[in-house]
Amino acid sequence: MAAPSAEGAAEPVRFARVVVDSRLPQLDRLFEYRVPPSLAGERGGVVPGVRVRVPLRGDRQATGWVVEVADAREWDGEVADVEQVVSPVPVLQPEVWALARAVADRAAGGAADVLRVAIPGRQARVEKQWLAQERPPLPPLPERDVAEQPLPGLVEARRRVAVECAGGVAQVDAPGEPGGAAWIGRWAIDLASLMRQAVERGEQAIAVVPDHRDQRQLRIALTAALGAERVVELDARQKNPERYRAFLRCLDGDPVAIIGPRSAVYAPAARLGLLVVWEDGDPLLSEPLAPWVHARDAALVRQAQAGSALVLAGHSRSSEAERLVELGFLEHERVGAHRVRVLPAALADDGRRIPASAFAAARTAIAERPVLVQVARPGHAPGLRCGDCGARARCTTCGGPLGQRSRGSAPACRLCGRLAASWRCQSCRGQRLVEVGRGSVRIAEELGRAFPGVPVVVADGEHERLALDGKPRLVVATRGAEPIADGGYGAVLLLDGDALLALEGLRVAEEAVRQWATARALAADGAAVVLAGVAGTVATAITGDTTVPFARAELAERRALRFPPAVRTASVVGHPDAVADALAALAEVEHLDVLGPVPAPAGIVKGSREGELERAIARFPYADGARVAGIARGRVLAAAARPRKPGAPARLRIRFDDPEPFDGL
DNA sequence: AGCACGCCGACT
DNA sequence: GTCGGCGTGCTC
Repeated sequence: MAAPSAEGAAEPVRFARVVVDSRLPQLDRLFEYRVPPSLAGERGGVVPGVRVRVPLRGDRQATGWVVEVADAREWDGEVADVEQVVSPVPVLQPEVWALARAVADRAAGGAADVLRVAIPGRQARVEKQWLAQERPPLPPLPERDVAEQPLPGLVEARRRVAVECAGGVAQVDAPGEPGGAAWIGRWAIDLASLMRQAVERGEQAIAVVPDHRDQRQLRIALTAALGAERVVELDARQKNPERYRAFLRCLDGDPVAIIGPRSAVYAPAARLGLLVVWEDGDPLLSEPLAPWVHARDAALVRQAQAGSALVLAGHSRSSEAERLVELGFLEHERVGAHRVRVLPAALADDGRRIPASAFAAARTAIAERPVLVQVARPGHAPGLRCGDCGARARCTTCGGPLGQRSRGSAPACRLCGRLAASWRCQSCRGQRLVEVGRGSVRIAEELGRAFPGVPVVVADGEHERLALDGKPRLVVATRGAEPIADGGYGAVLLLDGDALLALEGLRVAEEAVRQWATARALAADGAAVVLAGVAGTVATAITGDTTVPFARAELAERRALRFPPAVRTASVVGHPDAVADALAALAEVEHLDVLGPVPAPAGIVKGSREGELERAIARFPYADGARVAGIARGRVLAAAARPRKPGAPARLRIRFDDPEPFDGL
């Protein structure tokens, strides 16, 4: 104990509760430390939210975040001192802590794992700048365009809605863009208008987008609607200093619009008025890091905690959003109007991929406008097979499928990129390869011959094009890589429908509809959209003007099969005895059933060998989520305490709502 | 994860 | 007698 000060009254000792930045489930709780007098000040001292170094048993040190500071101690064991305040900035805001804790609990994971996604790494220089800067008052909001505004009063009434956005593109002023203006999707303008509602009330709005292409459009729309000073981008593609600068900008607490990738759902916003998830069906919103929480689920937890308005929006309705509508948790809304003519077309049965009606639509449109052709795969020939025995040609190194990037180029592995110059068939030793399917490059070549004199542009993962002018040209794009054309496309051809739907997987039809709706949205008003080789409810989702009946039918089917999102799932992976132990513990949940266990494929957990691990899928009602997560956490903890060989995979891993096992169904 | 504590076999 | 094997438990 420190000696009493000169005044005779000792400073009261305070205690900090700290969440330690560790992946270990055993350490996923608050640890209590004494605040030494040297770190007791409000400025630069131990206050809630700051990053600290704390001692752990032995002479180990850990970093962590101060969650709270209290006058009395709760822990009656030995208490160590906080070692150091790493940074005086309170980067862990109370509402983000509450969110991380709740999200981790729901997923049977660690709060620190969530915080690692939520809080970017510290950048001392950026931080110094931020601490030193004076913040001038925000300029007034730009005049509101009084033209029709979607969903007035949404934020004030704290509504929760599933919004189906009609397509179409529009031009907005964009000082940073070439020509001072840009064409973007109308969805972005509508969402910017909704976010402005929150900012006008002095609150923050957060929008989560799947990728940087959508983020660019929303940034442009928000900058026009709010002014650049009120738009904060938490872009994963930014360098760390920029990310940290944007993060600190959120901490200012100003009424701003915050946009970013899936991690933006955790952005600090103490007065959150509106939370938006754009294209909530996009697989990119699924977090690949433990505890694998989908941005939509994190948004639902956050909305409940913050009491904000909530918008799940897209050009198509996801089955998850539809479930929430049918439950009465979300209201259905449709925003915008987009008039296109959608023409279903049968595939020509001579094997030619491009139906005559698609050619006709393209020929009519190409005189004045660009034409978009959406294809399933990049390259020349997406697949190759043996010309003698018909076996699929595979990479000799990794077993991946061989393909051809351009006409006459050497076959190469589509997974590892290795060239297979002197390929021989593994089964019959044949040397002749034949092409399977047509990729973007080959379709572009064929269209180029069919439309002599018309420029052809390929847009795919390798050739990225964000935007194009409105001159006539053919744009061949893979799904998700479609550029925005100034004024919209004169025609949109959706060519590989049959190939897409031939894939196996629970979400295949839903994902195809989403990708077609996204491409359709890029058409100019009045344009023709040709959907080739697709029939039934999937086709009606695109030929009709709403995808909701399709989503409803999807959900009904999943209910009948007891598949997600009608139920929640937990995939249990690990050593057979650990899996058996976890399943035995879960068996006490009444409405829970189990698929498996079956031997898990190699590499299911990093470094695992074929057959070494098992996997089972537990299915249970949403109402049992908390109970199942609690049991799961207990089993993970018990498994973590068992010793294992160094470098060996974790004995037990439980992942909630994992889409992967259903990909092949 | 690491690291201490603790209770049984081969050694000076 | 005691050095050390690593199974078990804990980290404020």
